[in-house]
Amino acid sequence: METLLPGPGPSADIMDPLCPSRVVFQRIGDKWASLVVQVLADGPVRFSELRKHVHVITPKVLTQTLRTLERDGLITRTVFAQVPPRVDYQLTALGESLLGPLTVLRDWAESNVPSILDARDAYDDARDGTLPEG
Amino acid sequence: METLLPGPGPSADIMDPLCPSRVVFQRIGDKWASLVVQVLADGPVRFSELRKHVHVITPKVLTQTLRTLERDGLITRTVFAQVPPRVDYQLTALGESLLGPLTVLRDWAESNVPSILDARDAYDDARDGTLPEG
DNA sequence: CCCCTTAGTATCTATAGGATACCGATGATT
DNA sequence: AATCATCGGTATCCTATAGATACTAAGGGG
Repeated sequence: METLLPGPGPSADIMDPLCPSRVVFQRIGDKWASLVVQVLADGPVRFSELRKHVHVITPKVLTQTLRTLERDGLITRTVFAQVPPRVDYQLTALGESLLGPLTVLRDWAESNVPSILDARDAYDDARDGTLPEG
Repeated sequence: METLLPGPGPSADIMDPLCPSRVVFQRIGDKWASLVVQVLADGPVRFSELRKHVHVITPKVLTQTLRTLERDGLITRTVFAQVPPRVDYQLTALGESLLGPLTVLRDWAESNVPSILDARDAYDDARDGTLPEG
């Protein structure tokens, strides 16, 4: 039932609600965090630019997301002593290491959109009365 | 600023809130959906078993999650005419195709737990007054 | 003096998630 | 025969999170 790996993190178990790996896993799955990370893939981006690229996120939620990513060591926050203010957000090495896994997931999502939309149509049709069978 | 891939899904853009790929991507990132899919990796599982394996999910939320996965064509729901009732949930081919990407992410999460916990400690220390610098 | 910019906060509301209780059907138990 | 246990959910209530919107601070320029 369980696969014990000899390498790194053999005791980590996503299914255990007390295991930090679950928290980490769900952080990645956060509605906005993974999008923010991907926007930062090409280098530092400032707050206002993030708002434009990750539409349509509200400033409050973007701030929350960035704080959490910073706290988890995935991004850094650099404040420039300017007016108007400038704050750059940038991936750390840890954050960059997440890009690969995220890309795999993103590719899956984008290439399977048609299948999923078809399934939805079929599902909705089946409960709209115009069901082809039954 | 944007990378257009020649392969599958060149028009899908996760950053576009109107693009279905974003919805799909965020569905994967759902707090429970990805855990459920991984529990179903080894074959059909019934409702009560899912509740045990994906702890600690409430029945209402598990039902919602399963309905959504079913609607999106990732799992099937099989009702057996028994008492007490038995309902099996099982991955479709589409659902199985998601296991690979999810495993990549899970491995990343489980192997990077220490780094993230360290970052959190450092972050929290820095705002507890006992900051080592400044 | 007022307006422009940026990077957020403050406040309020809407929606989703979570805790708990309950239901329907039936076989086993008492 | 009445009761209990099982299973797959619903119904109800409450809270936590997300979202919408307005506002602030700190200057520079007109």
